[in-house]
Amino acid sequence: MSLRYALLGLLAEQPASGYDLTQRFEQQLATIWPAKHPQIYGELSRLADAGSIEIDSEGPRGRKVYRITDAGRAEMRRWLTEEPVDHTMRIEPILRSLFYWLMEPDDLERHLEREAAYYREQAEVFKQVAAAKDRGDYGDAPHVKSMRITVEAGIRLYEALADWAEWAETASSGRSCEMPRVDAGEPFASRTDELLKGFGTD
Amino acid sequence: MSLRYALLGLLAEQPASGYDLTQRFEQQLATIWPAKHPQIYGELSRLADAGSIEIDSEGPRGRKVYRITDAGRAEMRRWLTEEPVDHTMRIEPILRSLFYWLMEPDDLERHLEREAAYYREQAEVFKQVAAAKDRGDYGDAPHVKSMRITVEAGIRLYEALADWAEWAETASSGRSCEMPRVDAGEPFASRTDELLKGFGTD
DNA sequence: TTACACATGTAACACGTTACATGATTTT
DNA sequence: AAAATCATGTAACGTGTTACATGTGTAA
Repeated sequence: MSLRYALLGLLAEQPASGYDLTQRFEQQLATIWPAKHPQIYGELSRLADAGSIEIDSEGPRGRKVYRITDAGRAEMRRWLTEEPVDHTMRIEPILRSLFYWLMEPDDLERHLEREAAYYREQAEVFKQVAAAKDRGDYGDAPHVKSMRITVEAGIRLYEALADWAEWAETASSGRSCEMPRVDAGEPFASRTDELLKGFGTD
Repeated sequence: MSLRYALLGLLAEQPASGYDLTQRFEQQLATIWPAKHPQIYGELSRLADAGSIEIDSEGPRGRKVYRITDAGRAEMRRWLTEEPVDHTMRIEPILRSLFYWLMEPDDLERHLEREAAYYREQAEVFKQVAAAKDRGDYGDAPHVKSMRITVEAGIRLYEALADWAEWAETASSGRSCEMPRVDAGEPFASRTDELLKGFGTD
């Protein structure tokens, strides 16, 4: 369902064709919400059928530029304010870490080095974009400010993962176990018990 | 494809039934790799057909406990060392942030407060688990050490998101724009240009 | 004129969720 | 005796990817 609103939101900025939107997903949204052209074209048709968008103009090579309608803008605002946020995350590299114990130490070390490098590079890319925005390269339109916030999430997320991968390298290379202590604070009642149970060796 | 290996990896720890595995996904993997029972049962059948797992024992109420086979263990190691990591991330809350400019300031502030609280709570839960592990509550089996690394990722990820949401609150509440400067460092050649282009106002 | 980028779409498949369906054992 | 939990599965649907298919305009 999110792709639908992603398209609606992008079209709220300015009219665009399926091709334009595909480029934008590839170039700037690939890391937080990937989408390929077949899905985008399909969703655009459905949005047009629903009256949330309409054809703005047609160009050469069958190019169709869509524009958001008032109904579409209303639908987008409804989503933003009324639909509960979906916090689902599927992060394969973290899932993998659950099975590090099955890897040879050498393989694991190489793996973690590559992971750290990848995340660090991604963080750098986001930092570049942030710097460009802070320099004012893109003006100060409202949607540019939102993008700056999105980019900040990218920086922090990838930086956190890079740090984690580096930490994991030292944590798993040690003779047996030199995990840093985590300060515990007040115990949580409900979910923690379940989690603790779940995380046990049984 | 990842679910397949998640199941294989969990069965590498110890034999378990579809029901057991479903519990584990609900209780401890829900935040990093959610999976519901229909998918799990289906995948277990396929793994058994492929000879990666086999029935260890059958219990009351049709309970079927599976055990990993040597072929399954080999397949798991192949995945860990040879299959490229899938870095795809789909994080709806971050996608949403791209459209914050369409929200009323009051709605946005409430939204960000809730987001921050949610992430902070999740981070706390992971910290509790980490503390329990560091206390040695679960022993020091190899797979427990891996889990400790996984939990660390949870802590860092949710903490980063909580900090981000709090930062976004002040960043967007300001009269117009008081984004902190990001230090730029050396520019990246290839991907950054594309990204910068993509992130433009056009 | 040949190659490349533009531009859209369909079909088949893989992955994931929700709803439906069933029945056995244990606890209250 | 009723309710809760254990335990497995199917069917329909929604979402996302890959491969296939087609044709136009522009630049080398």
